[in-house]
Amino acid sequence: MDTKIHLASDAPCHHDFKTNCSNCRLNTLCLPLALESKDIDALDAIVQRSKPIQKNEYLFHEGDVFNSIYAVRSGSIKAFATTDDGREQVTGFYFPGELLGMDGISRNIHASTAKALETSAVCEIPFDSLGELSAKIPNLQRHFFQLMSREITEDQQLITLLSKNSADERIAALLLSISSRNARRQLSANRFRLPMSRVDIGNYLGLTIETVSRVIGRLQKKSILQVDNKEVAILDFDALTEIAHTKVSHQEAS
Amino acid sequence: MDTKIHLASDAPCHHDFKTNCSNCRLNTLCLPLALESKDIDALDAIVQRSKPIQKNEYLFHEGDVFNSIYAVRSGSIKAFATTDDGREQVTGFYFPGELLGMDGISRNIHASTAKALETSAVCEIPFDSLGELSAKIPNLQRHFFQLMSREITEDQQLITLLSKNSADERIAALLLSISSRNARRQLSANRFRLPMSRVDIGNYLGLTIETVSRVIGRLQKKSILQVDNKEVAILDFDALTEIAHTKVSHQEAS
DNA sequence: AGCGCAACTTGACTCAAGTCAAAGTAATGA
DNA sequence: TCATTACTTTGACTTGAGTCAAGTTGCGCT
Repeated sequence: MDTKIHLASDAPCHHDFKTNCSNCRLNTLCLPLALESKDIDALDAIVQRSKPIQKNEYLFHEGDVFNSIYAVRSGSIKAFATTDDGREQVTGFYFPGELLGMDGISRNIHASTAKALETSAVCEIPFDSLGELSAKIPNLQRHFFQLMSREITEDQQLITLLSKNSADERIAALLLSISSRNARRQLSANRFRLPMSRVDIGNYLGLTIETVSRVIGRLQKKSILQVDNKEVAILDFDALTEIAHTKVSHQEAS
Repeated sequence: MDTKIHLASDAPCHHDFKTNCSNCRLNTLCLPLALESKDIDALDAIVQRSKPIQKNEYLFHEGDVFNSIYAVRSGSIKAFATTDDGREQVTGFYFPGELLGMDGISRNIHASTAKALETSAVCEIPFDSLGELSAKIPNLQRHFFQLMSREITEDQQLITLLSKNSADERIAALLLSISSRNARRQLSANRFRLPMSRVDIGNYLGLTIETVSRVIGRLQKKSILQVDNKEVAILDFDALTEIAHTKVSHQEAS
């Protein structure tokens, strides 16, 4: 099997020289999930690992020709779309083991812009190659369909959050989402650093930064959170979960 | 050229007995798009056409085992998800030529419930068969990836709408969306019947029925719309488009 | 036909979140 | 190190959409 990895050696990841899907510690979260060893090697052969991108650098821009999807290896990425009138809507935050760029498939043009929230490393997966490989490896095809479907269900959960929940509930839900994604990667579910600004949080959740700030203040006063700028500690997980699910009287579908 | 059009076919479609993908008048919108004739026949062989479902009947329920996706042939379907606390969120309205159920792929369980808004006919497409066929027909695989990706971008547009737009803008955007989907099917872009109730519209757009009603009233007073219960006439298309895109000062992503 | 329920409209009032304004803090770089 | 800028917090005030409460209209059903 080809183990020649094209690694951009100008970057500081000298400890990383043998990176491939087989030994990547994210391979239970990412595309290789459920693949056999030889199939992982085949996938590995089409994955391109480029040099890390710095904070505020772009992975791709809305309108760019779509060639690849990307898997986050380290760091974090935000994706946002620009509306007709020039405003931006943050559509997602992506952490290690998560895939982004799938919204570009439909028109062969990226539908959103991806920007690094901190220094990050990504794997680039050329979409044509992935399609060809999927046709040969049924598990890969199925898994990729599942990942796209998961993006759909997650977007629908965000739709519900925006449509039905108060500011407090939205913030609580976002914090819990980040917490559980940390846990998936064996990191602390209770203490973490938010890689995104208050502006990004507000934009993602459909709130102003003032409201974000006030809600966080409120949750601190209730001793549910302890927040020091971007460092968050969840002191009362149950209370936060409770808030995220609080009923609101609203219209139901008929 | 096939000129047989099935009109107002809410009755058992006896005239429809030879329906298949090749002669379906929706085949330029639906899955067969971009397939060669012999590939359409292969697709046709796995598609199941069942009897029409009546208004308020269900196509599938949230939590059901996922086996198939569905293409709307006539009528209209709404999809909705139930939140932890029992409320519902309408996640989409589906018209002829559109595919639904793709949110069930990720966990092999339907993530939403699909209910007929009126008497409707659907094609059921077993997902395992579609996967196998996709592996053999590259164009079909690619097209199905594109349809899933389109669902993602459409959900992201709804996210933006809910996050950034006023009640008037949301209603205008929904009406324009329905209008353009009508036009795609060679129906009038200016006069149509809304198949869904005000409750459904409000639920979908994150508004109460009272607000929906008031906005529609306002648009009528401005002579942009003429609405008689579910019958809508768009009198001033440009003004409606203008409203749908109105700027609102809000936070932008950094 | 007309009863009865469900869907829709309209008005008066309330409130959660937005806007505007002013400090206070952290980060960056010369 | 300080200066400049960007980000965050807090307070006072406003407002768009929700809530509550009647009505009105439409439609299915004996």
